[in-house]
Amino acid sequence: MKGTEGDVSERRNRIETAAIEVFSENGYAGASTREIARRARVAEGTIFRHFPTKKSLFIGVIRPFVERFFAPMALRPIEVILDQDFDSLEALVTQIYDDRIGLIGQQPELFRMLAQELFVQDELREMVFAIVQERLAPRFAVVCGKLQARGLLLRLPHGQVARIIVSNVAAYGLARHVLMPDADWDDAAERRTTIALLVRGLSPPAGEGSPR
Amino acid sequence: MKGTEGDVSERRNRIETAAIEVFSENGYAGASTREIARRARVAEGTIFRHFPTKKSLFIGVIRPFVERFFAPMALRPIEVILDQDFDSLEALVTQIYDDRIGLIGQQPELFRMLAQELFVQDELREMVFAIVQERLAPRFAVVCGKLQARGLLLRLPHGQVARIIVSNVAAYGLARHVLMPDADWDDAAERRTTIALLVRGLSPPAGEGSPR
Amino acid sequence: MKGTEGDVSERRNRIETAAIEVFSENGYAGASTREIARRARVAEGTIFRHFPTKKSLFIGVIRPFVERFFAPMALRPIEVILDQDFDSLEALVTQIYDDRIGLIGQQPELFRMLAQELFVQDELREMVFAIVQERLAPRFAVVCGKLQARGLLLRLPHGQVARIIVSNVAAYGLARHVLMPDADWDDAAERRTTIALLVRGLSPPAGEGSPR
Amino acid sequence: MKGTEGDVSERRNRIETAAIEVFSENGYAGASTREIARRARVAEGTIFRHFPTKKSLFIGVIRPFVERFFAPMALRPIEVILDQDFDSLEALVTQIYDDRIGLIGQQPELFRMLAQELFVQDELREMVFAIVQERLAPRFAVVCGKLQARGLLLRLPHGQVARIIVSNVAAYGLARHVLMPDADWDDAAERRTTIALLVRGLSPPAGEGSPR
DNA sequence: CATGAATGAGTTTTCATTCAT
DNA sequence: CATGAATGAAAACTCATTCAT
Repeated sequence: MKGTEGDVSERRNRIETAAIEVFSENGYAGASTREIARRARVAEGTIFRHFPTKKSLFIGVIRPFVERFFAPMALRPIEVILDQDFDSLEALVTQIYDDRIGLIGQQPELFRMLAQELFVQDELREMVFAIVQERLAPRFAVVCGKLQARGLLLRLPHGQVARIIVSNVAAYGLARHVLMPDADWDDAAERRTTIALLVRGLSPPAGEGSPR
Repeated sequence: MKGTEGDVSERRNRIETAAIEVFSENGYAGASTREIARRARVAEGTIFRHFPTKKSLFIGVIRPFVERFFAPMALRPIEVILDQDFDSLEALVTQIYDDRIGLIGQQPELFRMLAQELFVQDELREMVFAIVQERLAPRFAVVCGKLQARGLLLRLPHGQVARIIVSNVAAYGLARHVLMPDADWDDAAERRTTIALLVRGLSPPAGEGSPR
Repeated sequence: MKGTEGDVSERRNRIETAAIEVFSENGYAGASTREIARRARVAEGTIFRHFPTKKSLFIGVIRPFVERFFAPMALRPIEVILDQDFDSLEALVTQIYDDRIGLIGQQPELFRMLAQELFVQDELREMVFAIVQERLAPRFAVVCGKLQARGLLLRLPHGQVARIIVSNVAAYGLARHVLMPDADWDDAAERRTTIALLVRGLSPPAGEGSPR
Repeated sequence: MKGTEGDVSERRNRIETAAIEVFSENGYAGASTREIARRARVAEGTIFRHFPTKKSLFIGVIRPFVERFFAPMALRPIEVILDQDFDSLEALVTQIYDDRIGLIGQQPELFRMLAQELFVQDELREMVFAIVQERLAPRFAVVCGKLQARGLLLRLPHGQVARIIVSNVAAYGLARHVLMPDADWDDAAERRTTIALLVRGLSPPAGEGSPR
């Protein structure tokens, strides 16, 4: 029993791993199921036993990544982030930075797939929007509100704050792991710089929105 | 018969315009030359009179955009930017912001194409790198150097400064013109926020690198 | 474990019933063993335990129908028909009509399968020919001969008589149960008309072939 | 110009001819576009340039046959049949018989295709029904009415009369050209028999509905 | 040069059949 | 015997590219 189940999962895993590779290298439309089958060392038909269509295979591998990236709801990390009391903007930004960059570093191919297809596939875009709005936005709003109330964050719309943080983190992730993975990177320095930029850029100017 | 040349250019233009549309909507691999021919109202074969392969058509339409975006060499705007004496970081950032966002707003389809394919096509990526390194980096280094010498810019590697500015501008361009073009946008407010973020984030803390 | 045999027959029956449905709806080539397995609520492999190939399954379900339709040899009904002394053409035609139409009405799907595939499958056609020639023709010839000797039936080749009767009955069966099963049908009137047509059409004109 | 057009039609014709052969031999679902291409001596892609789908190829070849068979509207033959004054049932039946059997004899493969697929393809069945109801039924009703008024035809519903005639003619066509084309056939004798059967079977019994 | 029919390799997907459990 | 995952050949269809006109 164990053996059988193990085998089943194993083939499925091989297909998913191969799919991530091939999609990441060639984009969705440029990837062929034949190549995926070859790399997974299974027959082409086997793919379609596990995933009824090529698109469902794509969604099947990218969805968990998107959920971890944008809404680690039930999973501890972000919940902890958002529920814990942040006593500084820096703590918030640092948490977000480390979590996202960690995820990207673990699975750069999936991040690459996401970046590529987000502009082409309406389905994927809607998936991301839905997850962000339902699961991320509300909790993020709470944290922003608290910081703003304490004068630690500019009074910008929360969506804009989120976009600014995400885009700076994502831009580094893209450059670091997708566009120029072979360059010499001083990760610690980059981290310091980006966090500092965001903290200084998003803090209210001294003497402006300060409480008291 | 005499007017043939005019017709030639016109046909070529129609093909290029149609190609931008179709590539932008479907990505390079997802676009078909047949569809491009249909929209350009030319025969399928005609495309291959003007561009020997599908890829050369893609490069043919995107290269001018990339050059304008990353290295407006012979074109005035950026040359002016870089050669003129900037007496403040804000002036620099503002110039870059307005030029890039202006370009993206004029041709969002080309920007979209660029964003999509940059991760998939090695050829395109190398083209961008080459242009950046040969034509943009040296001139940008000069400007950065001047500002740093005057204590108006953090002493970061110039590449990092460029990346930070570009990624913030590009992130807004993507959100504004590609991902959510139909949302309500307060362009002026976004501009102010982004420029302020970059200026504050990239200025040396008061009393640190200040001259004198 | 004891009741295994019962289960075996039951599984086999479910497979046959499902096969009849699916073959009838889609034709032989258009039917898939997967769909048959689904409707029979058995695993795909189970079908091939009972029938080595898809074709053998087809033959397995249609053969009994063909035998009942064209040569109810050991079965009483037609034997009775042919061996009993018919004292009129009408009695013969009525018997044939009622038996065939009854059979078709009971299992219209099998009749439909037969009608569809008779033109495509050489194997099936040969099966029907063999059954007709070996088991039906000789007995039918006896009955025809008797009626002709008594001047109650035109002196046509027996094959032609058979064909005429069968085709009129089959044509009604097709229209009634296959082509337009949902139309309003006056079965009794149709029966009267068809039988009358055949009787009048196949009887010798008065005063022609009459004996004496 | 002539040459080009000729070539175009020629390839299309070769495809249609090959399609009729292959569909007729294997049925719609059992026919492969690859085999059709092989027999037409064209590339497989060429088929899809002329007919966007396999089904449209099927419809493309069978529709003209169905129209000629069931509704030779604008074409003379049946119009003449129906509009001319038939002074006897025999004249009507003979005309129908000779026209239909002539058509079947000319293109037995198309007749075979029609017979096979009529039971499987809803689309085809609806096409036939539409043609019969719109173009055949009204004209046939006129002729039947005239004959009935003169006491030359049983007072049956016109649909039933049509079905009886058509099924007897079609049954002969199937046996003669589809099921047993290689048997010894005495076409003249068959013709006489079938027409006589229909005439005697459909005429009112002497002294019944006679107009005096 | 423009055309568009033709090509054939390539695509995703289906299917009857096999076989380890 | 039953199961259902695996197979790979074959299906319908697409596509960039060529070439005769």
